[in-house]
Amino acid sequence: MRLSRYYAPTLKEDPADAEVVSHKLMLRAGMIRKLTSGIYTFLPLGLRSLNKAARIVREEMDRAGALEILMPGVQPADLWQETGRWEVYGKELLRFKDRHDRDYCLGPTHEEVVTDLIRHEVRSYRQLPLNLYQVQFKFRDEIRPRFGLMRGREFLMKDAYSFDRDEEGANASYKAMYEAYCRIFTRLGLQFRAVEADTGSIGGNYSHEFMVLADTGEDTIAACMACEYGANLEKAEAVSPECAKPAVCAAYEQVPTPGAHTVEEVAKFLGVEPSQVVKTLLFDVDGEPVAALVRGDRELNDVKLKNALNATNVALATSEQVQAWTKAPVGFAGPVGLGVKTVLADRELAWGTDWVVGANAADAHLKHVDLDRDATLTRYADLRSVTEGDPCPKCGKPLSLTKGIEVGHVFKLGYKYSEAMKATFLDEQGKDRIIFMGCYGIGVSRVVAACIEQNHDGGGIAFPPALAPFEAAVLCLDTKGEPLAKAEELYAWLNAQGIEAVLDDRDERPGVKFKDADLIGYPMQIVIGGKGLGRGVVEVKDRRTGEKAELPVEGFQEAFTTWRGKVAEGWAGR
RNA sequence: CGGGAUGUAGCUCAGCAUGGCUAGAGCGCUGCGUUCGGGACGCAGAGGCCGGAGGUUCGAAUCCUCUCAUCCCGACCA
Repeated sequence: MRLSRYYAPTLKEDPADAEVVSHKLMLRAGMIRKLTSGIYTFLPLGLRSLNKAARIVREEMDRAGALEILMPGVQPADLWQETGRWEVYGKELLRFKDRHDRDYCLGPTHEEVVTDLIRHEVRSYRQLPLNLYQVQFKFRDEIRPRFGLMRGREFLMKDAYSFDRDEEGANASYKAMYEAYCRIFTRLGLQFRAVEADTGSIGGNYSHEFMVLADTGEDTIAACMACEYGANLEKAEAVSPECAKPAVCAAYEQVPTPGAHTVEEVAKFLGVEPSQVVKTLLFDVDGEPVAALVRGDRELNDVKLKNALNATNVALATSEQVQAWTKAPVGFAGPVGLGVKTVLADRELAWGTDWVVGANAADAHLKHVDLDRDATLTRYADLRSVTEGDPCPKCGKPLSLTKGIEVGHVFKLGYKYSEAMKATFLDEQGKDRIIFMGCYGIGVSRVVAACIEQNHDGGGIAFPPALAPFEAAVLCLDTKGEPLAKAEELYAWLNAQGIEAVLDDRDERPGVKFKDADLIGYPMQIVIGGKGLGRGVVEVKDRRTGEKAELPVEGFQEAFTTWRGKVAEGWAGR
């Protein structure tokens, strides 16, 4: 591709409404343009990267035995009503009516559609297992789209769905996808980690997320430094060392704590450690009041609470609700004498006593509380988020917390959709059985953004060869005479080798070409100018390292091939 | 949905508290000339309903009200 005839509108300055690096750089490198909040147009360079990601995904999905299909973006409401998600999914589901006043939505995911397809098609166990996938734009009306492609409303996703006769078969399908994902993200040149995850609104009972490690990630993952254990913070099990509970605890007494609302204030006021205080958090869980207890220095994880109660909606109680339930202002809730039916306590609290808790009365707390003796607990459960250094649930060594970008998610769905939608088959005995499903997503457009988060420097993007819009750029510094002829020659040769390259033959000053090449991030730059040619050399630059080398004009092809191998090795060996 | 911020040239921004002649700069764009190995320089140009609507005023980019859009934080820690 000749840049003189290409459309790569680069920007010198950072766009005002971009915050994270990938967003800024994709805008600046002329890869994308915003249409409206969370919705972007892919320009030629951006599309090329996107397609490269999609191609690798397709290759590995095909290799794993999945079959590509393409489902509609618009979906009828009745399918969603069948599975109950029409009510459950909430505002993320963009709904609208057609001219006949029928309800539709823009597909945020395709479990319903694919299950509908399968229930009409699959009759016999002989047709299973089956794995269907598609690469398609999804629409989710995010509460707050942000960070460019990272959390857009419209985004390209690869979603696959497996259908098996039983859980054993599903396990094999799951494993095949898990392995395909590892290959995909490795080939994409991303540094990632597969972690155990919560299943969210997709449902199911077992899942892994594939996280690209990056500080700008929206998710926190807990990873063991010693073993393979890794989990999303929503899932990471908090292990409490089992120690003997101190037997003695004086009878509780109420003490005044005027104006002390927060744990810190209470602890300071009473002269105890925050870890000696019990936080009582009140929630509206599917319309019912629930109290959740964690140690004062801990973070309650609402996803864990939701899962512990097998609930759908968990919302922190409003201050009106708190006052109604505790008969006290906000800040003084406690488990003793609390008129709330469901009271869950974090497991850690079972191993301690002599707590400070809210008194359910204004400006007062209780000292010397033993939860088992003084409060009525529904049960203990794993409610708190793990913190840096907590013991790994697998091996007991310390966990470390890092940020990650979720780029892939594999779920073992089970019968959730197939049962609701009656997707069944006949087994060898002629018995009707429900199909066991799995689903597997990859955020293709997010992968591109995540890649940039991981691979950039002050000059711009440093694309790994697998995702770069072009692998090489021939920068022709002199657009006439011998340099141009040489540049044309090398460019033609690169193309003949199947190396995707651009020829910067624009009538621009050298500085502009250097800056643009760095910004767009072609892994290899080949610089051709009169000075080098005069000395019989062509300069090349490895974008990732910034290292330059001079290759002889005579024997360039061989020298280049060797150098290209080194560049590739550098990427692989990171 | 709550909080914060911002809407002025294609882009990045000044001007606005204290209303006043023809609304500015840099980059980009067009033309000419000089340059030509890390975002050149000079000269000459084009380009604005100051987000939109209403209001106050002799007069509004500037003040008031409403509205729309975009971005950021939050929407669990009592």
